[in-house]
Amino acid sequence: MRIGDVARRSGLPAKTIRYYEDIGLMSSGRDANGYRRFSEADLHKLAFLGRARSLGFSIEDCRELLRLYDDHTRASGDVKRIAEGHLARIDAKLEELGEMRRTLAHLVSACAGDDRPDCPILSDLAAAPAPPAGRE
Amino acid sequence: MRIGDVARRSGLPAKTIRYYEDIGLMSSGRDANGYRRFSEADLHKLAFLGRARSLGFSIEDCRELLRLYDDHTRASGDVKRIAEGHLARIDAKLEELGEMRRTLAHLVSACAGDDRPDCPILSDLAAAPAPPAGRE
DNA sequence: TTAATGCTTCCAGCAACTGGAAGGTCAAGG
DNA sequence: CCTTGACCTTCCAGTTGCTGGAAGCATTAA
Repeated sequence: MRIGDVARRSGLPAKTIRYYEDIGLMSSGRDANGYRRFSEADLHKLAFLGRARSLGFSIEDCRELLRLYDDHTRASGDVKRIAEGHLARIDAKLEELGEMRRTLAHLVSACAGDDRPDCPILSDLAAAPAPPAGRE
Repeated sequence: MRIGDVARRSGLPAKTIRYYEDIGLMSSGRDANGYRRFSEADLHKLAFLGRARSLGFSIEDCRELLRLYDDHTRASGDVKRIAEGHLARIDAKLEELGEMRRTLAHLVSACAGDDRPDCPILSDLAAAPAPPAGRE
C-alpha cells in the first residue's frame, strides 16, 4: 500500500504518518520511485498508534507501548505501569478542569449578561485573593 | 516596582511577565537604565491575568477580558459570552477526558500487571475496531 | 500534451510559555 | 578600586503533536 491507502484504512492523516516515521515511531519501505510502501503489519502498527493516541497516551508512551507490543517476552506489569501513570495524569487533569468549571460556572450564573457594565466575573478576576497557587 | 517585585507579588514568573509584554497583553514603563518599571495598576492587571489564566482562559480571551475590564461602558453580556464559550470548551474537554478515563480504567483493571506477557491493554490497542472517530 | 492526482521534502507556525546564554547595572564589602 | 552577587536586559531555542503550504517529481487518463 501507499501512504494514501494506509491513511484511509488507519484513519490517520498522511501527514501524521510521515511525522511518525520522522520521529522514529515506525518505519516503512520505499518503492523505486521513492514512494513509501506499507505492509499490513505497518498498517496494524499505525492503527495501534491511532488507538493509543486517542486514549491520550503521549508519543513517548506510544513508543514504549509499541516496543512492548513487539516484545513477546514483555511483562504485562510494564504495560500496566504506563497505563496507570497515564490514568493518574488524566485524573489530575480532570480534577483541575473540574475545579475550573466549578468556579467558572458559579461566576457565569452570577452575571446578568445584559447591557449594563456591572459584572461579577470581572469583579472576581480583579479582586480575588492570590491566584489559587495551583497550576504547576 | 521592578519586575522581580511584581513577579513575587503577582505570583507570575518574571519570564511570563516579559512574555505578556512581548505579545502586547500589557505594557510597562522603563527606567533610565532600561529596567522595566511597574505601577500598582500594572501589578493589578498582571494579577487579573494570572487569575484569568488559572481559570483556563486563553491568552486571546484574556486580551479581550482585559479590554472589557478597562472599558467601564462595557456590557456584562460581552463578558458573559466569553466565559460561556470557555465553559463550553471545558465541558467538552471534561467529556473527552472522562471517556478516556473510563476506557483506560477498564483496561487497567483487566490487566494482571505481573511478569507474564498476556496483556489486555495491548490486546485492546491492537485489536479494537476503527479509532473512535473522536478527537477532531 | 496537458491536466489531475498523489507522492516527495522542507520550512513555518500553532499555545503559552520555559530554559539558557551573553551581557549590562547597582549596592555592599574588602 | 575591584570584586562579588543579585538583579536586570535581549535573543534564541525547545517544548507537544501535529498541520498547512510551497516547490517539485511520478503516474495515469483524456
